[in-house]
Amino acid sequence: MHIQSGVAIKLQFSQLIPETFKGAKADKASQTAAVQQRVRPGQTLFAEGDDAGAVFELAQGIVKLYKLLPDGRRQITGFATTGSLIGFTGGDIYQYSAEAVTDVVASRYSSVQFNRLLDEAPGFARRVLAIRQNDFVSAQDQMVLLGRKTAAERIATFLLHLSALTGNGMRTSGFHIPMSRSDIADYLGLTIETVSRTLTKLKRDRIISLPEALEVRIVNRDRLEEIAEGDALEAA
Amino acid sequence: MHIQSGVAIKLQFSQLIPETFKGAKADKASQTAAVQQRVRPGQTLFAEGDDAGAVFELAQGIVKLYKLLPDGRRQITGFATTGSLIGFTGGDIYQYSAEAVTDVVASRYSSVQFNRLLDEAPGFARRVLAIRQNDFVSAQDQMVLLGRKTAAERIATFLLHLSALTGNGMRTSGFHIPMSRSDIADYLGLTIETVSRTLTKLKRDRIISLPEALEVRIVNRDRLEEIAEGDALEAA
DNA sequence: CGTGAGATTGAGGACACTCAACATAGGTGG
DNA sequence: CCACCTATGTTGAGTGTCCTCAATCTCACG
Repeated sequence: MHIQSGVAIKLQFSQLIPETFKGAKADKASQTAAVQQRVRPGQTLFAEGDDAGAVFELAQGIVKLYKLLPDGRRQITGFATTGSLIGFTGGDIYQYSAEAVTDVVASRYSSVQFNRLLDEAPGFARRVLAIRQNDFVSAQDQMVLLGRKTAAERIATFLLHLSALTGNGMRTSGFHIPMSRSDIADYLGLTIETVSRTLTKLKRDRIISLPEALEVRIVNRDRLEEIAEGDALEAA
Repeated sequence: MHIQSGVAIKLQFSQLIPETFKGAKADKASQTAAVQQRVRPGQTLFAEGDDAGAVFELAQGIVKLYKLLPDGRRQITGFATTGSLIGFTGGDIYQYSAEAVTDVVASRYSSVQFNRLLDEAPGFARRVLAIRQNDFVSAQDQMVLLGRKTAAERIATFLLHLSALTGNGMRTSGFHIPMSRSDIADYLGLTIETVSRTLTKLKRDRIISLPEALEVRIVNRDRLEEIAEGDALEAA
């Protein structure tokens, strides 16, 4: 059901908080240890503009991160998956909103505590930096997609990423799309109609099949990769 | 001439490398200290795919960071200014290309040395993390721009950013645009024609004036800010 | 079996792109 | 010193991709 059953794209680490700190403080006040938290689909972890009181490390599930324009236009800047760190900001206000897409399990750290760890725990900042560096690289790829790719290229790129995420990298088996057309559209800078139409076209061309709306099977992976990289999808 | 004469958007710090390390090693082999390097406009600091041998800290000038698609389409993912850290990658290959826009002065660190500092110098990773966090926030804003803003909104946003960069935040005085229409277009996900036309329209509407191609004066800042945030620019 | 949210499909339109001509400015060489 | 040349930028005409508006379909759920 969840897409992170297999390989995680983000950095893998069994625990973000150093053992030494985790144990030491937990004895004393149990508030230093992270609190495990469950979040239902559609629920908000935090909203842009709120006081940034907590940082979350995703243990399970998918969270969409997005920003809104005053008139309601939305851009999803990324989907956080297992291992992702969300809610960490340089300042004291969240820069974006975070809402669960699937059932989510997350470790919640207070921002104060998190920042203390950054300053004091050896190697901690280094590990968080590695995560952010990865996020930054993903963000750059997404900028290329949003600024320069066609609708078909965006969809193809997205499907391949999803496929990699589910761990079906080499096989052609199908997988579940965990988010709605609306989420896909706002992530790829398109409308839901264009997303739907483009998927239909890929299906007509036998590049993918769609057993149902949220189920995809990549039939011709090579072709899909060509399209993702800029080989035009014929009008037909 | 250069736009970073005033306030830098990025984190301000007089030196990235800790004094202790700087001095200590420099005595021994002078290769630990950063090498100051000058780069002429149009020259490349490094290219996507190259072995990531060095990390640069910009001391002066502007550098464009970009990625290319196989067919030549280009997306400029950001402009690095004074204080920016470029060329730092998690892996061993540059993820994007970097080319000087203006005359540039940069401190060059070997990647090996830089990574050693990250692991060993106290507080160093913490400071680099702060920089990357800032870059990440900027990247998210740019995703909103690329995915959801109209041409006029993109140009307005860009001009305001440039204005802030030159330190003319409150005054309405003019400033120099350091990059070409082509760079602007590839940064904003537009074509040079659309950039040109949109600037002309802002000029006709008395929101800006253009004494010459690379010189702008913001005449009606309030209106420009409205447009940047989504208030439509009328057709005629 | 009715309802409603999400997805698909269709028709028409708009915004930004493409192709092309022209303008401007800086630099070079006769 | 001026004519020429090339870069870069502007403007125009026409087009196309994706958007908007709207109807229909699907499916889960009560």
